[in-house]
Amino acid sequence: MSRKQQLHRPGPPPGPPADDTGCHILHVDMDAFYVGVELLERPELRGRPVIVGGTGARGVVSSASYEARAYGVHSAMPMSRARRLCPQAVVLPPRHDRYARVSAAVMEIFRSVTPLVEPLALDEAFLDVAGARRRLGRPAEIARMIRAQVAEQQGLTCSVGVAGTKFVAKLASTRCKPDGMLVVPADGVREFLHPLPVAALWGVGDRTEEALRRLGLRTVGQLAQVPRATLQRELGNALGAHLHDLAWGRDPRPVVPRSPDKSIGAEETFDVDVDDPETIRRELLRLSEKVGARLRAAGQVGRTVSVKLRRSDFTTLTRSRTLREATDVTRMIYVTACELYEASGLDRARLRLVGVRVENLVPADQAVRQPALDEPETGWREAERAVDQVSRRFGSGAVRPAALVRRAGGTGGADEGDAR
DNA sequence: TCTGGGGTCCTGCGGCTG
DNA sequence: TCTGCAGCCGCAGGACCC
Repeated sequence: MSRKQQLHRPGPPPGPPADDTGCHILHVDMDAFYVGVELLERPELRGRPVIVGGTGARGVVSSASYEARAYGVHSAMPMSRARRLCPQAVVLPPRHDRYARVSAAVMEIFRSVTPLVEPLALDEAFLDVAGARRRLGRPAEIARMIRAQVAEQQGLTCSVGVAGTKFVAKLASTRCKPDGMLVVPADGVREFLHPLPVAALWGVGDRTEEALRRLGLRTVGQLAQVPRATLQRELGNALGAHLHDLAWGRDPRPVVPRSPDKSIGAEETFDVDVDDPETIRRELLRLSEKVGARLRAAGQVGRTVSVKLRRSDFTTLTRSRTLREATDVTRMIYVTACELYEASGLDRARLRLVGVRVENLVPADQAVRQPALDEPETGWREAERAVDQVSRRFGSGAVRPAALVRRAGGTGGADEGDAR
């Protein structure tokens, strides 16, 4: 459950069906998705508080069953706190491969309705059903059909919001959770939106909510009455205009089936803070490997390498460098990441997290390659592709950098010169 | 209470270039 | 040759989303 879903209130009482004319956008949100998938294999846990999340010293809740939520547990909450609130909860580690498989099957159900499916995450998607009306009926009927098919084929429940815009459809699905459906008619949008707290708006997190509170604005209706220019002055051009539009139910964004990734990254929080540069470099190597392999698997290359360093006091520093040409070579990513780390001045600081990310992605076959005078990549690219092949055949740990193997063996690491 | 990991987008600033 | 300006790009940080 997201922070926004904590804004959930019981939906309106059942009455005559709402008018869904013009409501061609559906937002489908799986209910407690990770927990739901786990319960398929562990039906004996049904009806009990179940939490899926990191079980390490610094884990957080990824998903909580509604029984656990009754104790105040919600996603993104530190696991230590969740266990205190609900000590009887069954805690399961996340299994993302499994969730991805079920998610793909659910998305296929959506695509059998319309090709205009925009996944937002593993457990939710927007559908534009304007073109499916003649074949499948009114939007509300299509929503009912989707819910029935997901339940029948996957054994999972979902909630569906039906509206004329993405934003209102999303709020509607949140409002009718779990296992519900809510239509917001075109002429009922303001009545639906204006009583909601400002935090319900997409783009209002803790900081913006606080800024709005300072302006005396608590509800969407109050925000809607503030001149657009005032919001832009207080919150910035883009956010001010965006929130003003949303408060009046204006959201022209279409449902876009798939937008290409703009970055690929990996990060890791240590169980205990680390101040040993050797350990940090080894982690940068492991993360660079992960990112490089994912880039190559996706057929993407990127020009900008960035590292993220979070100190023990939670302040975060990012450093990035744009390379002469785009790369998917682990070696190149790792060397750049190490240089950024060393130049950051944090090489003796206590760190709780390090991350590596490659940005400005383009398809590898469209990347411009410039033969470099000091060509550093020749040989590495080929070697890494060979490792990828071995990994696909024998598993991801079959071939590893020496530094990481030695780490597993419990002895010291290697410097960047002989790390691989 | 003590804060994961994967991302996107926006803003502000400084350097470069025409 | 110098200055001012606009536009672009790279970089850093922050907020937000699920």
